[in-house]
Amino acid sequence: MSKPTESELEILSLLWELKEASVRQIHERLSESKDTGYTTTLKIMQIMHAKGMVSRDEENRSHIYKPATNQKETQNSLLKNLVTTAFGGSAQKLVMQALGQENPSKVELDEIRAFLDQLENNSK
Amino acid sequence: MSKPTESELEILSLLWELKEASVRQIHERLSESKDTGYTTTLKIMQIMHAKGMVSRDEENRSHIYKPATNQKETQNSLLKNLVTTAFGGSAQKLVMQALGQENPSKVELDEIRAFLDQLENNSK
DNA sequence: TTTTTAATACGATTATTTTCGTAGTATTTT
DNA sequence: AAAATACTACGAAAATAATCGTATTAAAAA
Repeated sequence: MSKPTESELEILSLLWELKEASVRQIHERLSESKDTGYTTTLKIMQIMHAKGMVSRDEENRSHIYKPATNQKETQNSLLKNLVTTAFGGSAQKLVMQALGQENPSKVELDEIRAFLDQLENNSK
Repeated sequence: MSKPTESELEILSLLWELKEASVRQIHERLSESKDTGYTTTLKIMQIMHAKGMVSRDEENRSHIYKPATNQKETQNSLLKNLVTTAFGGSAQKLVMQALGQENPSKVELDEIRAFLDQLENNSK
């Protein structure tokens, strides 16, 4: 699947969160952070549908859209792209910087530690 | 500073790595992975210069370019953008997925652990 | 010194992405 | 039933990004 554009990604991300939604619902969420017209959102979602990036249920007049691209895969390819274009290929650098930027709670840190342990065991 | 485009980022990233470079040098590195014309690279670098994204030394006929945007800041804003648009705002999710995608060595894992410890101490 | 090579500048074209207006209909409200 | 409202479809314009060709000139090679 081709890389989503910036606008497509915003919508896709909302669909991942909501599982499914009408254009109206997406547009309302989008409007919170962005000043954009309804038909613009509609058009982008139609394009996404044409690309097979989302599926939709046309039963009712108001169509219901669902993500049709695998979330993890898409995220991975975006991450990979960022690692190569902005972090000189080092995922470790990206990880550390992402962590340093935030202010993770003890719980979050422990979760990450547990995850690291798990990674280490699995690779053995 | 405005977000670099995809092409600009590729070039910026090489400049971060090389500290400074001529158009020719950048173009040669770029050509390894991408089929693109010399004047295209030149043009993009000129645009970057016009935007203040890079500086250049015009002493000699072949100009020498340097990054003029802070690497960490730029990386941070790209990360932040990815976290919000593709990871529902959760940096932790991004981190875990970036880790899971790779196959980090024990040394790398330990470095990350040390980094986590350090984060925890600093926040106290 | 003449010729060839290598560099910049820059306009113009092409490709891609985003935005929006309008038409046509179905649905809901009055 | 008529009017107002809420959808979709879709073309086309506007905005942004990427590509490239040509002119000009400096430097290097012959």
